[in-house]
Amino acid sequence: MSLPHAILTALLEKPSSGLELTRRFDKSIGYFWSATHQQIYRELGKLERDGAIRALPRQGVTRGQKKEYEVLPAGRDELARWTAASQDPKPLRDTLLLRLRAAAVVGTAGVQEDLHRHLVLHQRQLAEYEEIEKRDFPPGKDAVEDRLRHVVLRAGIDLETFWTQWLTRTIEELEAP
Amino acid sequence: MSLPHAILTALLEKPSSGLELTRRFDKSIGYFWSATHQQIYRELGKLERDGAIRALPRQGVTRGQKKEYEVLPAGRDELARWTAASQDPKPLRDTLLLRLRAAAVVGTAGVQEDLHRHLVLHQRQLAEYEEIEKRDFPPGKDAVEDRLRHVVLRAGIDLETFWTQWLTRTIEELEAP
DNA sequence: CGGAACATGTAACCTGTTACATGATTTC
DNA sequence: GAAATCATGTAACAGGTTACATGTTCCG
Repeated sequence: MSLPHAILTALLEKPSSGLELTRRFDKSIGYFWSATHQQIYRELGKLERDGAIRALPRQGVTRGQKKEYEVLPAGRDELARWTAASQDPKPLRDTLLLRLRAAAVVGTAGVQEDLHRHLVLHQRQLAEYEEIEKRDFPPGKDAVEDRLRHVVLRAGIDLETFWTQWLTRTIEELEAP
Repeated sequence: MSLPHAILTALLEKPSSGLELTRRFDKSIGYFWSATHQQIYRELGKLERDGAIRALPRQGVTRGQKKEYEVLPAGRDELARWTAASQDPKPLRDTLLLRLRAAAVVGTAGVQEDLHRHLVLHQRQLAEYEEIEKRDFPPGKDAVEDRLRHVVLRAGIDLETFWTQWLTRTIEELEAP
């Protein structure tokens, strides 16, 4: 039950069409809540039926024509309610860790190469986040909204840092005699 | 497509019944791949139909009677194949981060209390993992299988460490003047 | 014998993924 | 006018969640 809220947040930040949202879910919002265009169109339909958002008046056909949405008061209220409600952290689910555990019973063939590959991917993501931090959060910006967006980015940076460190250490550990 | 492989791993570590598996998915394996008993029974049925596992002979009724499963060669082969195959890391999906981003548009009401609550939960989980490390991985155990299981536990410890640090810092940051 | 704990399952639903379909606009 | 790109969708399926159903064993 979070995709609708991710969409409401994105639309409040800036009214958009389905495709524009899809693009934004490949960056920004997508860094901590990813979604494909199929999911987004389906959810936009539901949100519109429920009166949480509305399409900006733009007479004409449905197919092939850009359709911009904006959030209605009911949608904003629902987002505020959801944001304030307490939620438990979700238990971890990670295939790489599962594969290492499986490797303890069926052998490490293939896993080690993938550790290297993941290390590179996480290093790249880390570099990208650090670039964004430098660009969007220069020292001195400290309105509450900026601080909130900054701590979220910080979580991304710290997580990628964790992965690169853990992977480096794990690769050494498994290659040791 | 990972639940069957999690179950195969668990069954190779030790043949078990559905309920025993459910219990083990609340600890151990469940620390990085959780599953409910409904999922487990459904998946056991599929794995048995596919010839990956079999129920140990135990004549009698089906309902209410314990049914132990063991992995067949086909199941072990499939697990080895899956473990060796390269897989991309899944993009992050975290509701707490999404809520903070939403809070930048609808206000921080309610979120701050939840940050405190999550901090306590992550501290508890961290303590539990450290307890397990002390108990199960005393210095000197270094067969490959032990090393593999140890690095997985290490990932859990490092992740919980990340969360506690990030939450502490974030709480300070948001409570600052 | 009645209730708690053990044990296995079914059904309905929601979310996410994959593959495909279709129309509109721009560009060469 | 053909191809690329923009833009919105449909359908089928896979996986996860929630609620419920049912039988067995143990213990007081």
